[in-house]
Amino acid sequence: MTTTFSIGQLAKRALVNIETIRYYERRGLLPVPSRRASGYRQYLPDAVARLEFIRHGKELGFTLTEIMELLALRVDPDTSCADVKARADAKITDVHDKIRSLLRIEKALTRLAAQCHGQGPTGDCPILDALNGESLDR
Amino acid sequence: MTTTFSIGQLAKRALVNIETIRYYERRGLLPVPSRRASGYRQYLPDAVARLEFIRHGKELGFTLTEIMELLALRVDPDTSCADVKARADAKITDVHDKIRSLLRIEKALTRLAAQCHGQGPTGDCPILDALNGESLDR
DNA sequence: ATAAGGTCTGTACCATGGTACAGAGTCAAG
DNA sequence: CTTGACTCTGTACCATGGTACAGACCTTAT
Repeated sequence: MTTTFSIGQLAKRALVNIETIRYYERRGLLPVPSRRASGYRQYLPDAVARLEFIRHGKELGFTLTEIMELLALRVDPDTSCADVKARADAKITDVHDKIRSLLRIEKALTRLAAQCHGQGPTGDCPILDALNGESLDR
Repeated sequence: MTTTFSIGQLAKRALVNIETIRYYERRGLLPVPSRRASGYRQYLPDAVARLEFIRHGKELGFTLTEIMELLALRVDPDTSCADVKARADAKITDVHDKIRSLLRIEKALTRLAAQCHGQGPTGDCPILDALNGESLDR
């Protein structure tokens, strides 16, 4: 006798919202589960692992679509580890670019904030001046 | 005689989409312009500066809502430069947190990619193993 | 005068990752 | 057997920052 879970039990175990589970099913991230006679979804224990895979993927910055692709790669016998690595490398580039962009923003903001003494009326504010000005690079 | 612009001319000068201008107006980022007898919007040259202010704000990572607040601060005689600085400082914290989070992701991804030789079937992939595994910290 | 192109309003739609119902049916404990 | 908790489907909604129509009206150049 194999243990099965209702959607609520699965939600508790995987620490996600019930609605999220149904949403993932619609999105194709979770396989369509079997049903009881009543129509209730019936999950096997591996559904917990699947949800954890998804959570880990999100923690690494993958979108749900990308996670779905990773799941597909995992199953397809014609794909190799190299395919997975390629996705990871692409994501590293993504993340790197985002970091660089945010660092630029941080730098510009820090420079502006340093110029501002935080006194006087808004008419003299160097931050607002900068927003009005020509360009923020330099 | 003051020069006025149609919405299309303004869009060209400020390098934004016409629809975006109307969207900003709906959002309250642009003042409601005067109209010609026909109902056509009529803009004064300072509308270009306003759109540039918005663009600069976006470049600094402010949301449209935050930009709207900055615009309001600029006008309100009771606010001081300190209020503006406080917004900037809060945004710096925001950006900083995002960077740290992305750096964590980058680190984890890089570590996984380094473990992967990029050879063999997906069954042996350390990246997929990690996604299946307990936790990604470490 | 006419045709091409600009503008109007209102509404719907895009991606992203969900959340929140309503109204009906089901399950389990007492 | 009843009652409360659970689940079902379908649809609408949230934020974010726009984009894309349709169908009507206006302007401008020839």
